[in-house]
Amino acid sequence: MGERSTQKRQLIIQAARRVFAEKGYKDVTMTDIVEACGISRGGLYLYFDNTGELFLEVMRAEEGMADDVFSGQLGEDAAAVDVLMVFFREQKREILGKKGDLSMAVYEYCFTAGGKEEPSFRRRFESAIMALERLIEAGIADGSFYEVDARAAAHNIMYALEGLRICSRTMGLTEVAVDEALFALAGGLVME
Amino acid sequence: MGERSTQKRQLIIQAARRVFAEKGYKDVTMTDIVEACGISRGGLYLYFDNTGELFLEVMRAEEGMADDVFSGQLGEDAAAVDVLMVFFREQKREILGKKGDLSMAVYEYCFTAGGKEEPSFRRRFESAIMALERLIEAGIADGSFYEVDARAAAHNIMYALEGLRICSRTMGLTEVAVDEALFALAGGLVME
Amino acid sequence: MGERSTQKRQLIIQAARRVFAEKGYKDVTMTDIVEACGISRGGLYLYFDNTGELFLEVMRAEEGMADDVFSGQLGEDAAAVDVLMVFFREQKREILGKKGDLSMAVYEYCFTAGGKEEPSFRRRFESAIMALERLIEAGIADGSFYEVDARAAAHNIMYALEGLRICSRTMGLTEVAVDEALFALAGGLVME
Amino acid sequence: MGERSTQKRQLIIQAARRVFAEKGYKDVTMTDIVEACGISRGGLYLYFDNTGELFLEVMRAEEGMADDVFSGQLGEDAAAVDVLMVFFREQKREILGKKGDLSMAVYEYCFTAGGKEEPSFRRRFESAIMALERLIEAGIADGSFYEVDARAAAHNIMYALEGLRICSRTMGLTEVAVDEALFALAGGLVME
DNA sequence: TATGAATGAGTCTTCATTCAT
DNA sequence: AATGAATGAAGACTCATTCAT
Repeated sequence: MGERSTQKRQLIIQAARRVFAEKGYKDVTMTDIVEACGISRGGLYLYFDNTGELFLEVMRAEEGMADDVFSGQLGEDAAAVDVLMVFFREQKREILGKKGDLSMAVYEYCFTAGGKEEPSFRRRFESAIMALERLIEAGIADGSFYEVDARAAAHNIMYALEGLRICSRTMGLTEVAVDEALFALAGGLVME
Repeated sequence: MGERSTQKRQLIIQAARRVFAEKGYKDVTMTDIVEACGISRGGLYLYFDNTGELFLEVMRAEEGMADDVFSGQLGEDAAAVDVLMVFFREQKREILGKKGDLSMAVYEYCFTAGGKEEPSFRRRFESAIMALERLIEAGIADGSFYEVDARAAAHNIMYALEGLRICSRTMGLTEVAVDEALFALAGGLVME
Repeated sequence: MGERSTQKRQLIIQAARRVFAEKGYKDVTMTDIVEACGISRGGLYLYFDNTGELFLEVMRAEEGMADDVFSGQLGEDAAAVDVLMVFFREQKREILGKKGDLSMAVYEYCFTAGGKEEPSFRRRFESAIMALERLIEAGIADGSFYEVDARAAAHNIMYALEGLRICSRTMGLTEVAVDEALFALAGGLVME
Repeated sequence: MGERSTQKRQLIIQAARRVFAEKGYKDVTMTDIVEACGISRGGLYLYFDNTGELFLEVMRAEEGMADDVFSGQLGEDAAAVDVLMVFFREQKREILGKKGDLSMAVYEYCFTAGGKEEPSFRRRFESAIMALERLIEAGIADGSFYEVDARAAAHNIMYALEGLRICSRTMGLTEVAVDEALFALAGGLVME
């Protein structure tokens, strides 16, 4: 009773997630969503007015899940090197993974929505940069990283990762190529 | 006769380029192209069957023009540092520039085409990497660059540039942010 | 039990009246009514099956209220001239008034219902004519009106008023224009 | 070549006229028009964007036909009485005629369009009033009409006719009733 | 009785694509 | 070769109406 509507909302959002992951953003029609969640046309409109709204909701749901990239997976007192490695491993998976990943849709959405929408993507990106920066500082402090400019290094890494992601999507990258790139990034930080 | 048709072909391609630069890829309709080149509907179909074909042709034409990023602008014997600076300046313009640039359209095309994509984008990217690698080697040879792994550095720079491009398009980057990123990239190579 | 349902019925009818007065007839949806009376969708259907039925009910309720145009406002023994003036003043208000008046809705309903229409509109119109006719006869009898054909005069006045009403709605009439028309109508009856 | 498009335009307008005459204004859908003129959906949109535009066009075509109510049918030097009679006969036909008449649609259109559109209906009405006024003056001049206030009389007649028209549409009027009303209107002007 | 979520038919609108000229 | 009118399929959106609770 309110529960049910929330339940169905979630069901729709999950179905939509699948569709966006498969078709990107622009190509997705309300009909696609309708078919994906086995609901009636009017039924869908009861919850969401257009694909943009739905996409935002999908992203919001996403945010709730994979928010803290750096915490959770490792204890507070884990070595900076280890945290970095875990982070890179995760990134590699994302960069190479074709299915079940929304990055293409996100890019398309941003192209389309043209600025007037939620700065949440930017926020996410910036908070990742800051977390990475703190990690690098920690690494420097405990002597395991070179004494680089933490801020610049964090930015460089994030841009390169973004570049890898898009290159992987647009022209395909082999696992080896990604490994090499990540290895080089790590090599710029970690001693030995 | 064959001449005239070639002429018209070129005219269409140029008009299409303008349209793609302005609207990206997916939003472009045959009607847009028709209007942009003042040709008849049926006339356009005589030359191209759909926007995808047209886009590929636009890209092919592009290739012919701006292929050699590193030559042409500077003499063969220019200092590596100078060539690098010119390259970065050009990249900065592209990264920040909204109008008259096809990168969004390229991304969109790749997202959409999914799989059957022309290897031309990849070829372009790889040839740029190789040129950059040779440049770095030259810089190392003449003592103006640090003794880095040229191949890895070239890859890293290209990925970061791609990342900057997409970040600029999707969430907006200030000129300062781009400058800082480029400065950091240059700082990793150039001595002093 | 039966009481409560009657109460709710009235509540719905009143809310519907407001909606019809504001939006006319055709544009009104069941949803509009639902929203206007804060009842549930299904609840409304328990009482009325469609907007047509509701509109008829609204009209029936109306009939009960403003039926006797000529009585009530003035005592039985009021002078014919005075009654006529009061009637005209009221008509003027209605003709010019945009809000809170159902005439547009009535017209629309009649246009739409096409054929199966309730005879209630006609009854109302005819009873008004007859009342007006009696009034004119009274005026003639007491010497304040010219000796016209009362029946014909009553008809003419009612038709002209109807014409004024529709002209006001469809092309807008100034207050002056209405005044002139009413003055001319009165001038055809009242001596002096 | 341009001729043909004009031809088809006319064909559509005529089909639309039939539809509006039958269904009024609001109920008419683009699909109705499409079916009425045996054209494709997209084909119709090539010429008209919505029913409102079409309706205006229908009205414009109408205007071209029955413009001058008072001339054409009678010579310049016809007696005022005769002209009036011809006018009334024509009005009677219109008032009683159900089919093939656009007045209901016009009313509906005006209700809906709410002022922002063409004042052409008003213009038509006012020019009719003026023509009638001149006719009355002519009748007075040649001694066949009573010495009434021509302007007021013309207005009264036009309002009454409009009232008759709407009454006929909304509650049905017998031919006798219309005859009586017109006879009364004429009686107020014509001597004997 | 009463609720409001769910349905699906109907309308609008846009485009890629064809075809007679 | 070239034209542009015509087509129809596809997607968006709204509402009257039903139905399980």
